[in-house]
Amino acid sequence: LYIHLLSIHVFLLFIEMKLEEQLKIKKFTSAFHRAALGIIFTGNWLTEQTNSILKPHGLSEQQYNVLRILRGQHGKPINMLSVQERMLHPMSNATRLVEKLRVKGLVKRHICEENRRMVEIFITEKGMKLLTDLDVLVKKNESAVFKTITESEALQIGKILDKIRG
Amino acid sequence: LYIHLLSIHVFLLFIEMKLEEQLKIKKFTSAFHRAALGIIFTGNWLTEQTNSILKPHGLSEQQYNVLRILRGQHGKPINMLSVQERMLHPMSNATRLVEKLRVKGLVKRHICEENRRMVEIFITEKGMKLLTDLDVLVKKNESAVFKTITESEALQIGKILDKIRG
DNA sequence: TTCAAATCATTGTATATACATCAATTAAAA
DNA sequence: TTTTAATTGATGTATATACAATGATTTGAA
Repeated sequence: LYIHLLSIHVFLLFIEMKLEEQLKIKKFTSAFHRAALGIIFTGNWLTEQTNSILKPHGLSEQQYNVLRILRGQHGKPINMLSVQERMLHPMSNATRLVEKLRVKGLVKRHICEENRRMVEIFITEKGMKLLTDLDVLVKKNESAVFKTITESEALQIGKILDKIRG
Repeated sequence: LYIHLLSIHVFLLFIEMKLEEQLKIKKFTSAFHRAALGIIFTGNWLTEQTNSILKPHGLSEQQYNVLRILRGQHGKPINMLSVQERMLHPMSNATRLVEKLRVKGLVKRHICEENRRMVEIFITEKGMKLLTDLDVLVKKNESAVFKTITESEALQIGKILDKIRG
């Protein structure tokens, strides 16, 4: 889908809008622009919040992502390539991220004997414990968020975003 | 708004969902989760596209952002702090970004005489030309995007995202 | 079997980012 | 006035990211 250039466009219209607001000028030309800028801006906003919340726990968002991926394996091994495919930024370096988690004792890894090119990665008890602790914080804040929009609105957004991504 | 931890949560539920799909297990517990993950994922997806499209033109997304901010000034000067406030990643370094644009001849800067602490930044003709060229690409792709969702759907998303951000 | 290609992970490098600190200038207070 | 604080940018540094290149292993074809 050729949404990319438009996304830049609308986002930057939004940047410019901050000025426009000051000047009391309305420049938005379409509902679509508003929607696209909202998606990008809200997504970035959520991500920025993410980092500051994980930091006290010594995790980057990406490291947290990887831990969740590993937990989602329910004990089954997963290799670097599969981790990378499921990461937020697919171009990131799974090897180095996993190594950082290993140094913290949150994951363990060993070479797969059936195919020695692959590395099997697991979450440790310590990693599970950390995720469990974070889950508590998540649940705690979840209720606050649910108040901002209705279930019906959430459903609408989910469906429409699926359509956008095609 | 305390949406942040939830946002991580739902995004990672989404990551785990890839596995779940394979296992044919449905684990999503609420429409809100789906919506939040959709926002984050779609936003990241749009941003990733952005970078690859601007690269052939020698611009990063942030550099493009700054150029658009400058164009939005319509000739009025703007200083580093104001640029920084309007940037996508407010923690980024406006000084270094502007310097890169200056080296490319896309912007010019000089010390403000009324307040010598400030630097006044302007877009050059060359910068305007580049943005104009990019606008062509934007318009070209805009029509393709408009086909994926209806105006009504775009309106819905915009409104709901505003509610989420509060 | 042997060699070429494909797969999977690691390493190297340039740039980007987050964040802290420093320097210069201006504003405010003593 | 002199000193202190606040504002604005620039710089330093550690980490993160994008992306290319390399190394090791396996697969497949000649």
